[in-house]
Amino acid sequence: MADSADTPRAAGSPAPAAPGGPPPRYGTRPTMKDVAARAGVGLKTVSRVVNGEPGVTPDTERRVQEAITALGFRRNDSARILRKGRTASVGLVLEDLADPFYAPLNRAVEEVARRHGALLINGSSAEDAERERELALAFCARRVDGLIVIPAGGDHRYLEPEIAAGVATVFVDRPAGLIDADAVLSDSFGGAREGVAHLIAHGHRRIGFIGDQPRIHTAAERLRGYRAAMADASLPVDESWVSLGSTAPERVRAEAERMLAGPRPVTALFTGNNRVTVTALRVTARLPRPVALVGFDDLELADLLSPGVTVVAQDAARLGRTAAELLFRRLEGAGEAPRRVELPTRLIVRGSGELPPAGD
Amino acid sequence: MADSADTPRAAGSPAPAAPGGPPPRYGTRPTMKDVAARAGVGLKTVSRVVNGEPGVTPDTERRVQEAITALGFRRNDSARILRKGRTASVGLVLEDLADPFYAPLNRAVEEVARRHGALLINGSSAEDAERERELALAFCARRVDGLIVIPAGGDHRYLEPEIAAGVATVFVDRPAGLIDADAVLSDSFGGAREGVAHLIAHGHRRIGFIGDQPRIHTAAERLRGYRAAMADASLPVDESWVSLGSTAPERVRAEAERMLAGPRPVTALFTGNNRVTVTALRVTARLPRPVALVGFDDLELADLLSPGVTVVAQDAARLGRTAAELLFRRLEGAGEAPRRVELPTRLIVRGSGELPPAGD
DNA sequence: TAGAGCCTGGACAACGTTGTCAAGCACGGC
DNA sequence: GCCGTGCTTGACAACGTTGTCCAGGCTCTA
Repeated sequence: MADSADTPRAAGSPAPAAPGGPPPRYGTRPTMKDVAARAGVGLKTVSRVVNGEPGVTPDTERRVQEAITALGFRRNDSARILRKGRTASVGLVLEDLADPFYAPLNRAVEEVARRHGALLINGSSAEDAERERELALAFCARRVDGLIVIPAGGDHRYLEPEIAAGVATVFVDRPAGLIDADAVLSDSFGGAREGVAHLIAHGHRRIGFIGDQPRIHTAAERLRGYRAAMADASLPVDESWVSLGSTAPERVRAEAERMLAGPRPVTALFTGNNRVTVTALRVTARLPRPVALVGFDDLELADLLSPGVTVVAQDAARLGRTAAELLFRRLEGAGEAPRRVELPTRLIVRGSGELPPAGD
Repeated sequence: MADSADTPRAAGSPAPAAPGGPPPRYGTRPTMKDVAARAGVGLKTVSRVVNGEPGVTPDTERRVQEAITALGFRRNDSARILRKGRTASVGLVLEDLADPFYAPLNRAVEEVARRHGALLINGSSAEDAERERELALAFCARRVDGLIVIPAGGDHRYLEPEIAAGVATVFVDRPAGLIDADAVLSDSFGGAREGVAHLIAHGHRRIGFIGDQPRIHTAAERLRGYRAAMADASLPVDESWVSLGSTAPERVRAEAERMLAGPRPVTALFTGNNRVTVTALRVTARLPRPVALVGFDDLELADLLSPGVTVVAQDAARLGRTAAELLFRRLEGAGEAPRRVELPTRLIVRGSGELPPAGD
């Protein structure tokens, strides 16, 4: 009846007054009901076709498919999610989407999610605990199946109800604060210790350490690695050689210049992450003679500088991949106790770490 | 009432019968109904509290809040979205989340979305048209309010029903194929022309061009810019100096080596994007004498190489910001015809582009 | 003191989908 | 000729939220 198949697209029936009073609907799109009406079949049959369920005759299926294309129908996944419970999506809270260190991690997580048929929602905390919280909880409200978090804050008890409710949660790069949860980390302590030991092996005694804010776990661990390496070699540490704080270029620049000046300057620098390393390199490049430097995190083009930059590299993609795989294993029901996975770092020798002490 | 608020967390509280009687539901999350029962109020009142709507006495509000915390309730946004029609989320399809060029773009989009209270869903097309399509349509099924796409494919007619249904759509970095839609681009043609002219001004006559696949709009435009600059100076172009194709290091390396060898090698290279530039730099770094080079896209550390790398820089963050702002303007109802915004590029002179021709 | 108005709270019907269940039908075996 | 069997199909009730609308109870005024 009146199924004249010439309605060009007209998704929503214009009938304005339903008894319950429809709320103002913005993009009215065709629904399965519209498709069913047009194809002259039942609602459930459309659902079956859309989901590739068996039990539909080729002829019926064709009619439905035609109606779908004609109307430009696309299944509303919000409704589907509501009905099914699972969303096939994971949330990733990281520190800065634009940071070259986190970008490959992001990509690796996406890749694993894709293999599992899940979409990725993400956001940057900008190293702000409150924003991390907002993001993570917003993702939970969207009912992500799982959550991967690079912690900015130090207290993750706010996630307890979510985890209890079944949101698989894995922390990456830094451990969770005040709750027991899965975590995938790099060996910051061991990596820094190895990097600093490398400088010591090349004759350095006065080594500066510039790192991120001390409340950040990796920064603290790397400093601990620095101290361990110095202690291993029985070298004293003058506290003026150690500087933790913001990685803003101005601060790093000032600290590097301070350490490299004066009557007894440091002869080498160990820099605590990629952002610090870049700024430190800009400082040392201006000096009359090169300064030995080892940085945590690899840098693109590090091999092309002269000397090449010796770094302690983490495998960011592997961090992400490992975390995501752990997450999906949890989702598939692995109910063991929370695990902490620690991935090794790798010292990449390129020249800057092998320079001898300058005027010593 | 036995509202003792001492239930530690217990999402599905095992206590079967509180006076209002929270239904003992296992494996599920508490809903507004549960909260209402526990607080001894109606469903809509809970909704009002959760959404900060007026018309609730402080006392009632407190009771509801207590129930919310006690049960660990979190609003189910899928249901909310289903009811309200708007999802407060935008989808971003880019080429590679891990590419240092796209990461800031991603971040900029996120930032604008955040300012508008929207979440960001994203994915990498890996330069594969089919995957771009899958992602974009999956986002549409999630009923994103808007879509930002860095096209991989050349035919976007598949998005027509979505756009007609009200999904605001903006293309970035490259224009849409076969449909009329908003696009935010960099001036690839002008940028390349300027970069190549710069080399010509420094005495080069034989200049190689290595770029991305010719089907990619930016690659084609940059090649066009190269040819225009050569034509402007009345210089002939030997087709062996031009190479478009995959940006895989092996190919780029081979092409660069080929162009720089032989009896009449090119004396300078213009590289079509950041990935090509990096590989080309690795090749030229091994040569006995430096080769003049200008690259499209800026690189981190480009200033620290010697010589510094002269580049034609695009402002990726600005691309993202502009696109996202345009998107939200559309969402707020700006119904003008699709626009094409073109952002200028900037030549950053650092040394590599000013080297004179070698053995000419 | 009664009537009018305001404020709070709750019942109910959507939103678009999927799971359950039963009806309708053709076919084949006894 | 009858009934069971297998298949396709559709009616209906959820899922958890929000918009509408109405019922009380309260205050304020005449």
